[in-house]
Amino acid sequence: MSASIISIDRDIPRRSSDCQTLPGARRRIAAGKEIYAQDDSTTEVYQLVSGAVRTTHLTGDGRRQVGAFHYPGDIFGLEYADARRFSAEALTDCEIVVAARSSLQGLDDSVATLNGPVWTATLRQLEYAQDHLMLLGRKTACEKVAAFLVDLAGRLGGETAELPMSRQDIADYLGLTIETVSRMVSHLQAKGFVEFLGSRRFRLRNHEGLRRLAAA
Amino acid sequence: MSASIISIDRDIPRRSSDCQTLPGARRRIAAGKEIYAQDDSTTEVYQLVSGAVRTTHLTGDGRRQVGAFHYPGDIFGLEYADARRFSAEALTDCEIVVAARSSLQGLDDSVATLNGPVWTATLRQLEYAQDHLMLLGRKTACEKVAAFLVDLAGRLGGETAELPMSRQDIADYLGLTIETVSRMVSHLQAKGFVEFLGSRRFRLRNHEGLRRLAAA
DNA sequence: CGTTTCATTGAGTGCGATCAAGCCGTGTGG
DNA sequence: CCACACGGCTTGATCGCACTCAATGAAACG
Repeated sequence: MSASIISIDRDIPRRSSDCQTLPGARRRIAAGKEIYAQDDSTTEVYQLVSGAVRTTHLTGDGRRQVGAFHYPGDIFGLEYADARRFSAEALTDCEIVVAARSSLQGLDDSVATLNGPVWTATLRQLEYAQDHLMLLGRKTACEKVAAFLVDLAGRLGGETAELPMSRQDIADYLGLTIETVSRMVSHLQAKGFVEFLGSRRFRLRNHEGLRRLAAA
Repeated sequence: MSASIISIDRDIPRRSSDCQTLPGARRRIAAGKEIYAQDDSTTEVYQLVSGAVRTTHLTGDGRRQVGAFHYPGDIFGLEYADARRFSAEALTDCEIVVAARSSLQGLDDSVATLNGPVWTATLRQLEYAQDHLMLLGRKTACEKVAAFLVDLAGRLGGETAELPMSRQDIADYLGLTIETVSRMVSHLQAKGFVEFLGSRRFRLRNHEGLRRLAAA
């Protein structure tokens, strides 16, 4: 019992929901059945009542990344974009509650103008983190660096951009070492995909080719 | 110009904010300065006006994972827990807006009881995804499997739990192959950390040791 | 011009992937 | 009841990508 004197955050199951169940229709799903598919519209949000659910993202070349496992109480299917980036499948026989996203979003926007952008920002960051899971889990070093450069160029201007961060920052973002980042940058430059002017400024030379590399 | 006939989602910079700026005090941060530290309280939320920001998580043994880079318009510092899991540093001289989280949370709870649990769920999933970034980017195969088992055991009961998913699912969740997952499970069992009864049911034998392995 | 810090490049190693058998629980038909 | 097949899991042997260690190069700064 002496160990329980120190209460440790992680020992508390963080996802068993302490909030009420969502209002909506109940539905039963058989084990192995799909709840929603990749590219489906994001008009519905779900809460798991019983069973277990897996969300997965499948790439064109067959690589798979499981986004999360969900257990009773979890709300899932929340996405910022209109199209689903992950599909959801029942691992066991499940009971779920289905709620229209519009019932949440509408209420959100109409009542609290302040809250709208905050929830939106949260959803975006979630989406961003989930994309990053795919990158960290299933992409090669070369693809990671390519994806990073494409993303950055897309944010900071069209064709030429300045890196505000060090190689160490990039490495720690992509789950690599600075040496590997440096090698991949050199490689991409040798292949004519990008052109670096100094170590912090670059220009995309083959945008489409890079995007294909990064896509995965 | 023919390439632009097909509009591709990724070409739209998804994070340059299309929403108004948050109400709050402006603050200037010099390049390299910390905006908030790991374990700080999550009482404030920020929006970046100009410059670039990096959020990082540092583990006890010095491993570092960059959670995200933020650019003008981005809202950051949103967290579910009371203590920050990531710190935020200015990469360049920055201008930020600081808003009290209570002003958002309070408004959220009082006006829309329905919206409260949904936003909370979104924040939790974000937190969960960010934890997973750390796992995918900076943990060894052994640590990944240990973390997975500890997490699952924490959710599905105290000492014994049933895995609802296959080895392939686990592998795709942890960014490994089924062979490596299997090897690590065997390894952890040989070392006396867990005991498997069949391939789907297990029991933690050294909870604290496993947690130390998984912690990173 | 020297010093410091950050980035690149090279050589060798090791962790996890790949390829390839076996193993085991389950279901099916003789 | 046993023979067989099938899918999921485990174990072994080998390979290769990214890491480590080490040296060099290139900016930034005093």
